[in-house]
Amino acid sequence: MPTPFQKEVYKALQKIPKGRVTTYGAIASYLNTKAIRAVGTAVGKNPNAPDIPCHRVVPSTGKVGNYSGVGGVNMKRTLLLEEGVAIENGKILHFEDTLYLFS
DNA sequence: AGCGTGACGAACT
DNA sequence: TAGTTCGCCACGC
Repeated sequence: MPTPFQKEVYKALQKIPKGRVTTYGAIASYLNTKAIRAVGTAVGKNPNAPDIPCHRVVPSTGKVGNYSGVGGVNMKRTLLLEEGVAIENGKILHFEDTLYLFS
């Protein structure tokens, strides 16, 4: 049973186009909140939903971040690579170019 | 109502 | 440059 907050987060995640990624900060800004922790918590709590491309969310540091799904960050990396996101040694290449901001 | 936890971020040492 | 600390808000106990 997702909370309203998580619902907003998930909705935002589904807006991310294929081959692009977004940051927790961008989501927080989109939701008009400063609690990046809350966003990360919300996303991390329901990684089981296949309808949510949670693997397209990365920290602002340009690294892959974390992943609670099966396979962990390794799977996350693979998924992003399959979508056309270049990753090297756990960090995203051309991060600013790959980054997607909500309109 | 209070405390601890968390897929983060920025500042500090 | 790397490691540590504090802060942010939502959620469960």
